[in-house]
Amino acid sequence: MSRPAPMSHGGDTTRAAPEPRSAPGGLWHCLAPAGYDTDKKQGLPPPPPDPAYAPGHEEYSDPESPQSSFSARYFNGEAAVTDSYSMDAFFITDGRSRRRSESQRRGSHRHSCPECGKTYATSSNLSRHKQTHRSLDSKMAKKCPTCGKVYVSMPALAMHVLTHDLKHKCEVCGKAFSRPWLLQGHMRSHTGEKPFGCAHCGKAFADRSNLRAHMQTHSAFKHFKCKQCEKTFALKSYLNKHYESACFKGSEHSCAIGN
DNA sequence: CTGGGGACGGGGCCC
DNA sequence: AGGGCCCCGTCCCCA
Repeated sequence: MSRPAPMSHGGDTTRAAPEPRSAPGGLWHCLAPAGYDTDKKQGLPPPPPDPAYAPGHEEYSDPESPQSSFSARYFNGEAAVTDSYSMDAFFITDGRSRRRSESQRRGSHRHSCPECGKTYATSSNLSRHKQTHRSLDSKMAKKCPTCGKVYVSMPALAMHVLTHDLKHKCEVCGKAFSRPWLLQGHMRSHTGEKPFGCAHCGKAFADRSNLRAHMQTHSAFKHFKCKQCEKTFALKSYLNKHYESACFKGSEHSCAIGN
């Protein structure tokens, strides 16, 4: 691959923050091609039609997710244009979201976090989660011995440390990866396997994220709007690209992206 | 310059 | 604690 060294995308990667994991973007029925069980490990069946998981449903709604709230008009500071074309077809919750929703419903007999209200099956999982609420200044914060990045929790640090150990090597091209599923995904580029099919047009993808992005291109509505020129884009990445283009060159770039 | 797709890293959650 | 899985987001390339 000619990819450059990974960069610190998505802002401050040194902060293994207690960022609530949003459960958006599920494209369940679109992303799960026949014969591919996205919940293989958990053994959950595909989600049945359930109004509780319908987009826009309160329980499902995630303020950070463009997909999850269909009444929302603004995404993360970027203006989102009104969509008369329902995104329902594309942004139905996925298995994970569903699990979470179920968990929330079962909250009564689960272990819930006093700080954020998330619930867990075991006290052990809860205590692990609680670590994510620590501050980076906390004495309990851990530092990566390799690169010095600081993490608020052991699990986060453990995960990060793995990124320095590229022990999963591609036998075809020799590229190495820190985690087995990264190698798996990479192997598809050699085998041509594309297990993620678009239910809308049939196009297949090797990577689920790419299918997700592709699904957005089916939407006639462009949810991300440039604050400078009002131009709208279907994907946030297009908008970001736009910000880097002439529209913001040397001007209020940071202002536009920042909020 | 925009749209679209390929590839992949980081980190959270579950078991 | 570790492994597996998944999602989010980003970068790069090309039409």
